[in-house]
Amino acid sequence: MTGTTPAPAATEGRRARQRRELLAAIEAEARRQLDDGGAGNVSMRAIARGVGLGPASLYTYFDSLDDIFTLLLLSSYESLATATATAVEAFANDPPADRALAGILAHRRWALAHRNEFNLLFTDVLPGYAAPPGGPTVDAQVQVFQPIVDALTELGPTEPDLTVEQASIVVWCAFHGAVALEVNHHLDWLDDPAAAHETTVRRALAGIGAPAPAKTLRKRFDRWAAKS
Amino acid sequence: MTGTTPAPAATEGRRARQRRELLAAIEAEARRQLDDGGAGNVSMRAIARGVGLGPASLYTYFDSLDDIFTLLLLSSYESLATATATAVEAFANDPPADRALAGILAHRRWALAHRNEFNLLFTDVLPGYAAPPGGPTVDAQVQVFQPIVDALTELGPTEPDLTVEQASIVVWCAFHGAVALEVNHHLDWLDDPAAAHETTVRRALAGIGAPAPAKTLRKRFDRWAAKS
DNA sequence: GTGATGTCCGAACAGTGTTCGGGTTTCGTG
DNA sequence: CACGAAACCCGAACACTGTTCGGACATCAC
Repeated sequence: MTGTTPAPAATEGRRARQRRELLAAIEAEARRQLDDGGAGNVSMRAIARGVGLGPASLYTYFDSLDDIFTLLLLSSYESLATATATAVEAFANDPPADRALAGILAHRRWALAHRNEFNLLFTDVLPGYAAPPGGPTVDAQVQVFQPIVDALTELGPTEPDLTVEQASIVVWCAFHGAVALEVNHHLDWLDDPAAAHETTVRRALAGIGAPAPAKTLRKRFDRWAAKS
Repeated sequence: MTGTTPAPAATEGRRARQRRELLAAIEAEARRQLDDGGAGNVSMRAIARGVGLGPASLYTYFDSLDDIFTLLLLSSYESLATATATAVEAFANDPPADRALAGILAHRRWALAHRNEFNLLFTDVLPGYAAPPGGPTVDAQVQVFQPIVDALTELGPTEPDLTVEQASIVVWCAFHGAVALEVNHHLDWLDDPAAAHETTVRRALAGIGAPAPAKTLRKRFDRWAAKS
């Protein structure tokens, strides 16, 4: 689940294996610090302590703390992307709108299980961080919602004056807003945040003229998610 | 526009005036650092330098950096609240749905003009920050959207199986998501982000069964906002 | 074997939040 | 007015941060 770890080569020297294992350990340690404490809690020296190195040694593997954040960014993107893609695939035999809802439910599930990663992905939490110019973080953003957009695309234009792109953005804004608010504890006063999320998404789908997904879909999704 | 500065008392000693002015200068300096560089850029020592004090002297006025963030939080809440309230009032003679849209447009306008404040308000960007327990930040959150919620309340239940609270949350999630994405540069690839925002909000209003606001409302809002 | 490369470390510089002790200025009150 | 209390300000210090530098050691390709 490290995401960017290359497959171990057939013939691997001692040095190469150590390097691969150490890179994985660094990423794991960085993610651990991100999970409890947020992006501001990730520190070069603490990572070095965590993996049993001196502070200077980390610069053998990463040029700066920003590089570590780039790694976390990429692997978080990939983690989220596989989460939604897996869910959409699991409901491959259901109508497009149902598949889209399944992906959106998976999106919420992932976000609540990875609150700090979610904020790292979608809001600028780092003071001077700039994504590497030709870097892969840009592509990653596009691909994260591809399964959901695909499902909406399959619906085709639902209303005359609404392109598929527009419809996708409307739905994206709705479920992103719902999840962003919940992740950051702005919906703690609700009795049933999951129901609020579902209502928001269903109304957004209704707002773009999409057919209503099956009423039992959330229950089916929860059962599917429980055993996976 | 400092927000929490008490009105100057009728009879004010020299000490009191200096304290008041210095508090305002501290807040202004802190906000300046927040505006360029985000929350991670706000630092005790830099503020002290900015107002011409030693680092230790700041602790005469604030117990910690968290206290300064609490001040920024409160005054940002108030700034946003007055922005939306003023807009809703400016369209007091229009139908409820139009007033709600006006407030939502003002919300976007404020967010784009205060990107880092927006993120400070709505996402957890501080490592260990916890709002003061009985503190006023909780009340502030509720009051920020009061004008918009009031307008939606005036509409009454638009659909049988949808309470006003549910409808408010649906709309809130939609426009919060749209603005949050745009503020954090996730919609930079769009030709017309403002149009996407309006589309998202209008579709959300349609999704809860609200009457469509006037098509000219955004143009009217822009004109009103330009001269205020 | 030998030279190049990769790895690791200790020390250092500049920056951060915060605390402490002491000196100075202002204020309320006797 | 005088005096004590309170407020204010500061320099130094501690522990932490990212990052760089110089040197020591191990591994690898040839």
